[in-house]
Amino acid sequence: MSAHENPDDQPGQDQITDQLLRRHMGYCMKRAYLTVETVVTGVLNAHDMRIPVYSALGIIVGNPRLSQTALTSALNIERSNTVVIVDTLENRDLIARNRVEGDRRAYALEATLKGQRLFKKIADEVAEKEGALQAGMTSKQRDALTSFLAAIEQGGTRPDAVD
Amino acid sequence: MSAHENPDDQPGQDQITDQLLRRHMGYCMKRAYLTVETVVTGVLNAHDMRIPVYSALGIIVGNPRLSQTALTSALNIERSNTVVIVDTLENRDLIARNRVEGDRRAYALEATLKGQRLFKKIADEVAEKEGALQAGMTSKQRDALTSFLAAIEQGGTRPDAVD
DNA sequence: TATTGTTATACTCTATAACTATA
DNA sequence: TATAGTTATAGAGTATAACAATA
Repeated sequence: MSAHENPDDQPGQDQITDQLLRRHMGYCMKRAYLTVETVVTGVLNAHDMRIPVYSALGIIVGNPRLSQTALTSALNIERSNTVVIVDTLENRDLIARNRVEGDRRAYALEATLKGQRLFKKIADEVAEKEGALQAGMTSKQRDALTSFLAAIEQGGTRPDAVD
Repeated sequence: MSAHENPDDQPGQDQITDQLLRRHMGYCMKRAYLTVETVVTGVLNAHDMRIPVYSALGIIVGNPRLSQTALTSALNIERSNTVVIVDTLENRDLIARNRVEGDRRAYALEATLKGQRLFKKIADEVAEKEGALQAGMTSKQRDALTSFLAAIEQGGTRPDAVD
């Protein structure tokens, strides 16, 4: 074991800085998201659920009888991946692939009662954990953050002014 | 081709809503990040560069002579992945693996002049594109967003109040 | 001919385990 | 024995291409 002569307790290397990258919104956002993701994944793991599957369930619960193609575009993924996700949900009896009358190609996806209940339960747990991450923010600041994120997602539209 | 009887121009399915998921900060943040990532990736592709490699370059430029282990912890990834990323940078002569006197196990990573210049060039381009995504926000709102993201990354500390 | 769903496959990012050479 | 770096491998998430059934 070697030098430790710096005043602060950093082993080996003096303070590392990422100030050059902090200039980038994407970098800051990814780091923040990583913290949120860790918390959310912890909740989902307890229900043997992963983020894409949970998201799909949420879309289906909120949009009864939508097709896999519609789900695909809502999730911004590819049809082929949607198939696997819907398989997962169907195998757990959280949703049903109902047939559409008038178009035998398509499914009308519908959450089962079990699926609706599980989604609500998880959503409440996630909301609680995410709330803790925002504990230092005021209600107005939380609304502002939501507004900023929505504006950026849309590619730079003016955010709804909150204050 | 079938029904199109709804007033709005949505094919097949009426308006799809993700309001149940919009409640989650993580969902909103991931969607916003996806927009930013697309823009950033577009810039990086033009330089045959990907996000993790670019991030590593930024850390090395800002922290001359740091070790791969230090880089690993700065990027929050694993040592094994750092090796491949550093290989990529070294093969393009953007950084050098210098030897450390006194510890023949470790490297002192250092950006070459070429690496420093490329990083600065890309950083400016990224900043410009990201700026466009924030075009609808005031300067104070941008600062507030940065502050909120930093607070969340840290797990819910109070953000530096900006207004 | 176009669309819905499907399968197989590949690529990126990240994580784990076992190894080497030094300390 | 612990640490720095390395290799091989595996997993999750996402993307592309080709296909069958139906429109």
